[in-house]
Amino acid sequence: MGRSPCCEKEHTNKGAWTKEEDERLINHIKIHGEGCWRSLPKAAGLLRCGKSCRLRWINYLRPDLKRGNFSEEEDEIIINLHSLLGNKWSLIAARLSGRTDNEIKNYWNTHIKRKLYSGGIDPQNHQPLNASAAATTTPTATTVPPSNTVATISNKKRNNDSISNIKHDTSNNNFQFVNGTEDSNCSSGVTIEELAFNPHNQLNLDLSIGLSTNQPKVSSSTINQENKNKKLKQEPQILYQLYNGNKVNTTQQGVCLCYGLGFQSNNKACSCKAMGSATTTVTATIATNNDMCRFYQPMSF
DNA sequence: AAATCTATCAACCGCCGCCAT
DNA sequence: CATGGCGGCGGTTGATAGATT
Repeated sequence: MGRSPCCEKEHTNKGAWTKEEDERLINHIKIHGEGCWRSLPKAAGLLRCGKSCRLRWINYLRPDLKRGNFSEEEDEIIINLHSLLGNKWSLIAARLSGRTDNEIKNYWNTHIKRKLYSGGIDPQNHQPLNASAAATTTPTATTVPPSNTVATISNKKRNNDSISNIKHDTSNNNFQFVNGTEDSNCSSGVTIEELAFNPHNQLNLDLSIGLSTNQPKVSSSTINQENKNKKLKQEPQILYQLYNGNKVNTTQQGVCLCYGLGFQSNNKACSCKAMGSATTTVTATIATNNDMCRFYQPMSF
């Protein structure tokens, strides 16, 4: 035998809450605190389902809620956390004080999605729209894992244990990936906190093309897209890897296409080690900083 | 001024894991 | 151990306000 039902649905109100209902709910929680949503409606004199009371309190009546527009910094944090966690609104909300999962979800669907689209980014996978389209159509490319590897892993389970692979160090309030979730080929050892909460992080749409095997650490972020386009346009017959402005001919070797998605953090370099053989068609890996690294076989122009 | 369209967001719905019975 | 309710979550809906025609 299980429990008895939480409420008699035929005797409950639905729709918008009245001021009186709000006051009853607030007063009850002020006196008795949160908890036992099942018995709360009756105790508070409300003709509402316990679930409805909980939702009303959490999303609207809670005194610690932050009202008003989202700041630019909050935008960035949400985008960054979404790139790491996917549609885990409760987890994202837990890292934004005063914001609810519902609020963030709505804000994502109404504002941020559009913002990302207008910036040429697919909000689902945080990849450039062109790149994600090309990845599915390029005949030379084999199956490529999704860019949001962590989110994909997390979405296999729905509850909080979905981020059990993220270790929280309370001494410095940092979050770090633990066993298995950090890709063995591309690793930059960056933490979620570094990614999401560093105010200096900027939306990173950088694209670099070049060698990957045993290469020196390079920063792609110092080369802006305009300059890269310019260089590639001027010298289309040769693929160059760009090391802070210095170029290396890569046409005789494998090519690592690395594009950073999400936020830049301290100019993290691609450390892709996937390039074992130039005969490899495509090896796709992902770093924890959400940079995508893909290896393409040698091309001739 | 009225009709229509669009954007926003509060609230509902249904699912899932946990756990009381 | 099996059952089924609770709490929590993400997806979706629908009411409303504001913008546009």
